[in-house]
Amino acid sequence: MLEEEELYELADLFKIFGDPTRIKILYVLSESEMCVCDIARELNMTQSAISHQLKILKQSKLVKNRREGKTVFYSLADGHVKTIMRQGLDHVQE
Amino acid sequence: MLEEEELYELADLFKIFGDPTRIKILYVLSESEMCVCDIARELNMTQSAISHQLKILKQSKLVKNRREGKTVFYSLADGHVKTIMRQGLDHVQE
DNA sequence: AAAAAGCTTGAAGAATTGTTCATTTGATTG
DNA sequence: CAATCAAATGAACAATTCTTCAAGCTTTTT
Repeated sequence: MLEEEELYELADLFKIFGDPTRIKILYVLSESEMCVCDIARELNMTQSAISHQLKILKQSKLVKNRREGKTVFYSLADGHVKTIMRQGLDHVQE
Repeated sequence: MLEEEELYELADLFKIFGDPTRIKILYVLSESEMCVCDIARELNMTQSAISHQLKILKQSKLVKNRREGKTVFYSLADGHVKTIMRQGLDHVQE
């Protein structure tokens, strides 16, 4: 039996995946590590908008980052992220 | 390579899972078929609130229903729903 | 050390969302 | 056929959320 608190955490997790910008970010990061400005270019959005979303993704431990000089590179935090997306796609694509 | 449209659908799907009330509904339905008033009682919410959310869940094809006299019974639409929740829980619980 | 490049942050406004309340529909029962 | 029970619906309001804009950090370059 599941604790109610866990269901709240579960909803919070899915909420993160439930935004087009964030899903697109996670998708491009699933193909390769990228810096903020490249993600922004790829998604055709402002650096600021991307940065805001990356912050949310990082707080949720879905992405991690490393700094190299002026640029900051982001990548997926672990394999779970890809798995969750794949599972969702199975439902969408059928 | 993924189409952009699919990513929007994916975000839309996860958005449905990203609400506490809806996740709780899906969870109780994963244990057994239930009528609206029982779900409302179980979650301690109004029948109306539950009904609104059930409508959304049905539009997204995550639940299905059948009528029996005055009462309407809801259940999960297919196995995918459970699988997606399970996958999310794996990430939350670690 | 000033300028520039890459990124982050906070505030603000528009848009979306979830619940409540009141009403309505549908099905049964007296 | 009126009353009742279960559920669905619409409007309205509060709350949350996402993007933009402007300003602020860091690090590098000149």
